[in-house]
Amino acid sequence: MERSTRQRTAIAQALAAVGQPMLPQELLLEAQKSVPNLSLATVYRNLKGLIEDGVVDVVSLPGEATRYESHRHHHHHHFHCSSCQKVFDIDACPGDLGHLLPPGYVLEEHQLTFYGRCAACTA
Amino acid sequence: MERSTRQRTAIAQALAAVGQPMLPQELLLEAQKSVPNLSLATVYRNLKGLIEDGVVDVVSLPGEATRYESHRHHHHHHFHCSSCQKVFDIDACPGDLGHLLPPGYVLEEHQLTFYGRCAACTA
DNA sequence: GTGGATGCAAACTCTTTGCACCTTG
DNA sequence: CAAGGTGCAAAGAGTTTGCATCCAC
Repeated sequence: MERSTRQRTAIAQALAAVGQPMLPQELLLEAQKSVPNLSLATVYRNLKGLIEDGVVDVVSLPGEATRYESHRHHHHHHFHCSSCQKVFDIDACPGDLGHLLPPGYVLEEHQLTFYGRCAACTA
Repeated sequence: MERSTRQRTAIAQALAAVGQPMLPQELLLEAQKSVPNLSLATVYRNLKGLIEDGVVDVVSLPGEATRYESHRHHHHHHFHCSSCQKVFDIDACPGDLGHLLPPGYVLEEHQLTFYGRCAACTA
């Protein structure tokens, strides 16, 4: 399957260390602390592999560039801070939402995005 | 402010006629029925103006290219059909969601996206 | 008639891919 | 040592912008 390279390790560890959804560019900078001449193309290639292995999840929020985070076991949502622009995990969910749909629609999944100010920016 | 051109009219009418969120490319094809050599750049430029005027709303769903729809007066959400790939408006909302956030977070807005099969594709 | 709008093509951003070289197993 | 991974640069998709021309007011 996938070989264990310094690059792949650095990328997975950077994501795990930060513990928040990250942009490929941010991830590149973070991972370059261990592998200085890491390239952005390699970040993208490894992310793809890590996602297939279930180690990394894609976080795509409306109107935002795609971010990536270490895989979480629980269903969760995201909060986008309008001040610092960072994205935070929210481990809560309103639950069954199927009743909001018109008759005939079949609900398979849902995604909720919150916008506002994070705790750090509010303080 | 904004001049009333054949292009602008065609774009606004195409959007209103379809009554669903549309991709710029889809909108181009639809509006070209009235203005044959309409260009994609003009579609983008007019969308920007129509949005500023409050006539058109941006619909950006996670992992999807940005769509546009005629302005709706009510807060609403969107349903993305996994079969026909179209996007539908959902005029319902679970309501107050602030209690789902950790202490210190201030909620300003939220966006809910439903995924599944629309009524037409389920039938 | 004049300034804003249009069409075309080039520029930009984000992501992917081709290719020669390097590294893991 | 061979297969797969890497870095760099070029190629793609979606969107924006520069510029000469055109048209609404």
